[in-house]
Amino acid sequence: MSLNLFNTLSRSLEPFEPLNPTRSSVGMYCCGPTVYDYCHIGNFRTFVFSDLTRRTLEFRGFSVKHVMNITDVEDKILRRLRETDRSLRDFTNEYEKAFLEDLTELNCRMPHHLPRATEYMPQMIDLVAKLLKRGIAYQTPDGSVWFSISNYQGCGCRYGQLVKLNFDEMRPGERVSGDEYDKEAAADFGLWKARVPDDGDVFWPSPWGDGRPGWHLECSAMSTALLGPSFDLHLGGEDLAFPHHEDEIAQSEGALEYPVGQRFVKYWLHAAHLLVEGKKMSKSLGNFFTLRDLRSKGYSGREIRQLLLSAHYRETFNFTLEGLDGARSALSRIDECVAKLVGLAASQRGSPNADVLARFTEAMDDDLNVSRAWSVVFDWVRDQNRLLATGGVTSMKAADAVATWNRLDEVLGLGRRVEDSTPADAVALLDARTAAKQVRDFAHADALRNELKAMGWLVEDTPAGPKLKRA
RNA sequence: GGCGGGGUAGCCAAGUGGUAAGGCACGGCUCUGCAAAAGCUGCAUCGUCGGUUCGAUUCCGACCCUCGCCUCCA
Repeated sequence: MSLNLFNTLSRSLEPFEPLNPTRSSVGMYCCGPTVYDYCHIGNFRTFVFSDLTRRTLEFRGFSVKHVMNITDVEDKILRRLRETDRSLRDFTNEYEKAFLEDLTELNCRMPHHLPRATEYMPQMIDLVAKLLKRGIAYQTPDGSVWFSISNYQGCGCRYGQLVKLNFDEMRPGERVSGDEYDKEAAADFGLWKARVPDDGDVFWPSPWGDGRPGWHLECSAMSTALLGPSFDLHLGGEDLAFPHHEDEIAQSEGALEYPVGQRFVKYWLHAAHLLVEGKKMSKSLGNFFTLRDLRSKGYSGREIRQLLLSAHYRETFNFTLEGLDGARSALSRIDECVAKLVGLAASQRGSPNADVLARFTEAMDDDLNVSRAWSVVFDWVRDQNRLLATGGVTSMKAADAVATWNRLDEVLGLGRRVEDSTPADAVALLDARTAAKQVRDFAHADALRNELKAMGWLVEDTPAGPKLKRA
């Protein structure tokens, strides 16, 4: 059994066979954020999906080189920048830093490279030069450079690999402003945007005059710079398939002149969008959540991660606060179980249960079928709880179970619940309650328990004695 | 208008040509001084209508509803 992934290029499930058959290095590129604001929960669905893909590959024994770009020059950034007196770098740094903090909060493994668009100008300019040289790009009088789709097709290349396109049937959206520039065809896209007064001091010199790169260009330049002209996986949200990824293919395959049979990217993976309360997220509907918004409501990164991982990545995900509460309960069930096992295992080291791992692996092999994987996890939790309830767990068995969980968690990335240290006054109240219980003064014991509850601590009487738990 | 996803219990969500995983919520029971945690247990015929079949939620057709993309967008 091998890992099967749904490749947007073929619109079908394909066994994952890396370009480098030794498995020693799998190249994976994921489109990262445009750093002009805090990322929202929808963005993080895609990033958590990328993390899940990477973790699954690593779990399967592949060595992954993970690259995620940081778009730090782009229309939206410039628009925001104009409202401030800050420098581009100063402005984008703030949101880049916040983004990385959020990724960490969600327990995502940090990409090995986080290239910034502004640091790859020479590579982008080189790519444009190659396209101009091949006649696939053209310059307009204002100094902008455009990608010519018809010339690209004239070179025997195919435009429309990820999405079936029928330009005759396409209804140009209102966003195609005809007056924007004087490009030759509506579908042509910008490679280099000539400097305009609104750009302020955000511009770079180029053989075609001062300007800045078009949005798609950075991903072609940075991915091939860091992963080579061809690499294994390219991921992103489904909305990026067209035009962003399609244009990346066009730029790369147009400029790099691959030998027959070689391509820019072997597997394209796209995550479906997330809705909030059944509707597309929007600020006007008030259903727009950043990770920070949810954190301030008291939810932890791992609870949010648990929720984002509850559905298959190709299905539209409906995010609700009710669902988040459900994820919290589900995670707590796992946490309780793992904490008990860890306590019993003490410092013993065990080995994972092969059968559980096999069923879990089989589920993940099925195009990252997390829902199926969860059923394996929760069946395992129930089995462990059953054994725990009957006192049938020796420290050795507990150690094996902990090893099993640790292995599964390499993919899930939930980690362990952090046990807060209990303040001395809470411990004192707990001791007083225990004393009251011993003399069967339950009224007093319950009063003390309520007092603790008001302080945010729950009392749990266990066979090993009373314990305090964060409410 | 073109293209592409979905419709499975109160909610989330797998899945299969032979009467439907798992989680949350809810009810009952056990344990407990009472709780909590945990265990046991209860809770669905799979959008509608046809067709194929011994048998369909799963295949085919039609229809209804819903979401997304069509050059800002994870």
